Amino acid sequence: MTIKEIAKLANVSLGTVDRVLHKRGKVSKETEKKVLDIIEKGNYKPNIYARGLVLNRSYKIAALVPNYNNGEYWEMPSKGIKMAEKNLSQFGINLSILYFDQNSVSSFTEKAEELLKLKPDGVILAPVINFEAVKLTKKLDEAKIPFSLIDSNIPNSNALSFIGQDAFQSGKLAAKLLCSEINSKGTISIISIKNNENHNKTLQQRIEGFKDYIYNSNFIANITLIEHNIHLGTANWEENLTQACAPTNNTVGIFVPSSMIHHVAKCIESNFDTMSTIKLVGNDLIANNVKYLKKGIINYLIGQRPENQGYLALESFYKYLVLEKQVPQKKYLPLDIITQENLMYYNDDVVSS
Amino acid sequence: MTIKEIAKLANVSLGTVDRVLHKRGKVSKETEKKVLDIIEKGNYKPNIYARGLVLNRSYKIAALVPNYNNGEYWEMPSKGIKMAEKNLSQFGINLSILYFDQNSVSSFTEKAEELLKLKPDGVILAPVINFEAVKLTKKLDEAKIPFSLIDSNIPNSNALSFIGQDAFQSGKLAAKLLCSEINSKGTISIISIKNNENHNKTLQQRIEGFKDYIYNSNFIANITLIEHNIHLGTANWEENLTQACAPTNNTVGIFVPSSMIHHVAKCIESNFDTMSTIKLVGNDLIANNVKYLKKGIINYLIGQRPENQGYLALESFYKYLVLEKQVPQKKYLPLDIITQENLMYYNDDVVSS
DNA sequence: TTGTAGGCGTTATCAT
DNA sequence: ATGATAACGCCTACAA
Repeated sequence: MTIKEIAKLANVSLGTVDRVLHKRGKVSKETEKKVLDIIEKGNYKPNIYARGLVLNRSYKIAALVPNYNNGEYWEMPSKGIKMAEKNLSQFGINLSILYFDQNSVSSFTEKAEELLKLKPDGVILAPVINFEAVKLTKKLDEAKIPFSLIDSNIPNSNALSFIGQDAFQSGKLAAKLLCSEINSKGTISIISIKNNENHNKTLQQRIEGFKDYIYNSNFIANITLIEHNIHLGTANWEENLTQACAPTNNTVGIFVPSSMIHHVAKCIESNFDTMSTIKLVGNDLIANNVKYLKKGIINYLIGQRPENQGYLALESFYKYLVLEKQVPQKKYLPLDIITQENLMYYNDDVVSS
Repeated sequence: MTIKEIAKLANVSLGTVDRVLHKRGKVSKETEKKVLDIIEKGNYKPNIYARGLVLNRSYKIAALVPNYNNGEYWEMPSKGIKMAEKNLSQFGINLSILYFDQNSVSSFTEKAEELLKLKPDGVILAPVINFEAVKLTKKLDEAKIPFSLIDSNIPNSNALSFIGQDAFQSGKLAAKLLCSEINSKGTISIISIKNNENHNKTLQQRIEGFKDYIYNSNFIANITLIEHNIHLGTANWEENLTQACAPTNNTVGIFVPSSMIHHVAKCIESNFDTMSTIKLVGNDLIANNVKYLKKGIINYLIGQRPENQGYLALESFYKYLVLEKQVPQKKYLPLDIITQENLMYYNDDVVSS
């Protein structure tokens, strides 16, 4: 069913049908009703090709995400965003990615300024520097630019959508997996490894989830929990890490709530004679972690599909702006449990390659 | 960059550019080269809206999959296929689903006939009745109708794409998970529960993978493996199942290579005093299995994203026929490890809802 | 071998 | 309040 057909059936012109469809007024009640009836009965759906052709709209989406070196976590969301752009550019979605330095607030504010100057039609934001991100969302609200959040959420923001993970639950899952590997009494060490001083809500929530599981399980009778903080690059951080890996001589497990568990794995590898029985659970399928998972030093990794997060974020703008569909306001991606035996099919698990 | 622009730059007409683009010949080498150069440099991409509008093609895709009752495995691939149709119908993809009875060869051949009469532009096939499916693929080849396979593969067929799982690896993973839960010597029972007599290659491969893991691990010293076959609905099948659940009085684990592990779980629940310590690992996130996973009677389920399989199968035809892109010839979906702690975010894990 | 014109369905503008 | 018409970019048929 086309507009032409509707017009013929209603004995009116294309223009009139168009005015009805787009509620532009200047149509008598009478004819409006007649046209609407026909549209209803005929189950009219606009031809998106014709629509796309004549409107010839294109949308500028700007993404503001942390920069990265090869193999680091933030490479993956970026990869997903770029892949989505490859598929969606022909539908009028144009992307600019801006990278900021997680360790530098000024870098963030600079890039945020730059982003606003672009006057984008939509923004993808990774609010890892929480306080500054909040300021940006306020400005975006004022400018009426819709934005999506990835990785972590800003509660009570009016983001178009949030795409990320449930960090608390991720921690619980980590605890469950670690406990399933441990058969004896001993100490579990929670090591937060970070490369900056920012307060990281995700890490905190994972740790809380981890403890929640332990304290509410039977394991707590046999387990002592110890927490450590390591700042990469500070003086003696490597010695401190080695200390943290085996704080007691009956350390049975280590949990690292960031993507940095490969540092622990490396440490264990170099002290293999004394540390080989320690079980390791961490997060994220980055190359360095995968290496130690394959070697059997890391027992489980928990994945949160970061590429998908990026992909879905851009795709949701396509759906919202181009297809004018509704998009889910909140999307938690599954927490994938990765081990040697199922690793191979996650490594190339990207949406619609 | 448009065809018009190319034509102007090359000092030729639209028609000539078009002939070059579509290799219709009747263009002098000279002008062809000139035009191709400009296309190359300008990175010309056809406007898909204009293209879609003028071609106004629509494609009929027919899917031939097993029928199902609510909550059964085959509901999920169908769900995925239907969801894809919802998103893709406006792009000219039309779907007909035909359902056959897995227990009836004649039902399959009938529906296969019906399918061929539809003269579809593409076929999605679940080759669970392997021998008959092969015959159908031959006919499709003759009719030059491209087909995609889901769930299980037909090696050496020239399917457009296969979308499914690595069943052998799935079995290995099941063994790994089961062993991680078991801390003492004992018997592991592999119970094949089926509702038909068909030879099921997937089950067989899962069992082989399972054994492969056990026999090549340290566990084999402590584990005795026993295999059972249960046919639902045959005389005494429930007693037989109860027998199979605890073939010895030190049964420590059970693996069910089909989606039927809920029958075992139910059996264990009714004999909880004697069987509560038995660990269970099975396949597929169907409602009945999920119920027992939540109760803690099933320890792990392995998922293979059946909705995704269906979704991707239809989407691959969209990409192939509408967008004229290449599609991957083989796609193994990840083997998801599901436990109480990460279940919630898998239950609504469907692509692009 | 090359060029031209008409039309796909929708939108928006201009004339009535 | 309504109708006619041009334009979007591409494809095809036909004319030169």
